[in-house]
Amino acid sequence: MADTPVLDPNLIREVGASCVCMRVQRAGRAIGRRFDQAFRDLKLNNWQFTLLMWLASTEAPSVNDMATQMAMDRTTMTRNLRVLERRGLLAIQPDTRDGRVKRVALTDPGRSLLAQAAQRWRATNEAVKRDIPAAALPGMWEALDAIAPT
Amino acid sequence: MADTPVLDPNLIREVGASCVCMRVQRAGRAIGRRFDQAFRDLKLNNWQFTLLMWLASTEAPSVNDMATQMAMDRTTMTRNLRVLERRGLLAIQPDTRDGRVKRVALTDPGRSLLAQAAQRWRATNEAVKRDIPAAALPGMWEALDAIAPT
DNA sequence: CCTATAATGGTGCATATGCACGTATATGCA
DNA sequence: TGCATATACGTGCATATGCACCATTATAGG
Repeated sequence: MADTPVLDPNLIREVGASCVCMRVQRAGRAIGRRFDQAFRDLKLNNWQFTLLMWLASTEAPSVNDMATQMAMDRTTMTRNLRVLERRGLLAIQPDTRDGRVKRVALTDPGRSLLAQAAQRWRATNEAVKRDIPAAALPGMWEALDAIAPT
Repeated sequence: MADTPVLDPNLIREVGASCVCMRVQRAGRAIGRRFDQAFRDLKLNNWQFTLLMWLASTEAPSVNDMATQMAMDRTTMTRNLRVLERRGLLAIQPDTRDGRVKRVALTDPGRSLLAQAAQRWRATNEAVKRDIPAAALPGMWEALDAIAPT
C-alpha cells in the first residue's frame, strides 16, 4: 500500500481561516487594481506612482536602495526602472565615485506627471480608507510594517 | 511661461506616510517571498499553495469562482491554472450542463503535495505571526478583509 | 601591488498580473 | 422560433516578479 499523506480537513479549514500570506496578497491585488484604475489615463500603474513619489522625496538613491525600500528584488527594480526611463520620467546615471553604482533621479516630466496624479491618489486613498473600519486601520498599519519593515 | 504643475513637498510626505496601496503591496511582496522559500523544494509558490488549498475545500468551482475568491483577474486565473494542470495537480473539465463553464478539481497527486506542504505552511505562518505585534493582528485581518471582501 | 572577497547591477528564464478584444454558449423577450 | 444581450472563457500584449547565474568594480589583507 502506498502511504500517501492524507490531507486533514481541519488543516484545510485552518489555512483558509488563518493564512496571513493569502490575506495580504489578495488584498494587494484588489487594492492595486483600484489604484491602477485611478491612474489609468496617465498611463501610470500603482507601482510606478509609488516609486516616482518615493523618488521625489529622496536624493538620487541607488538601484539597491530603491529595491530595499520597496521590498522588491533588485533585478525586478532594474527592469521596472527601464520602463520609466524610456518614458523620460526618470534618469539613470552611473555614480561618479563608485563605478558599480547607478543613481536614479526624477526628471521634470516625471515631477509634472506626479503632480497630475496627486489628486487621483488622494481621492482613491481616502476612498479606500473609508472602506476600512477606522478602528482597524492602526493595527493594519503596524502589522504591515512589521511584515515589511521600512 | 508653461504652468507646469508643482509638486508640493507636503504631498510627498503625505503619500509616504499614508499610502495604503504602497503598504499592502510592499508587505505582499515580502510575505510572498517568505512563503515561496518555504515551499521551494516542492516547486510550489505561495500563490499555488493558496489556490490548491482552497480547491481542497471546495466542490469543483468554476474558473470564475476561483478568480473571484482570490481577488484576481479571470484571465490570470486561466493561465495560472494551466501550470498546475500540466503538473497533474488539478484537473479541468467542461461542465456537463453549461458548455461555457469549466470546473476545476484537485487530483490525488495534488492532494498528496498539499499534505507535504502543510507543515511548512504552518511553521511559516506561525513565524510571520510572531513577527507581528499580537494587538495589531485583529485589525490587520479586519482591514484586509474590508479591502478584498471574502 | 596583487589577489581573494564583497558589493552592485544586469540577463535568461519561468511564472504572475491585468486589460482589450475575441469566441462560444446560454438566456430573455418579441 | 429568432435575435439581442449577458455570461464564461480564451488570446495577444505589456508589464511585474523572483531566482540562478554572470560581469564589473571596490576593498581588505598579505
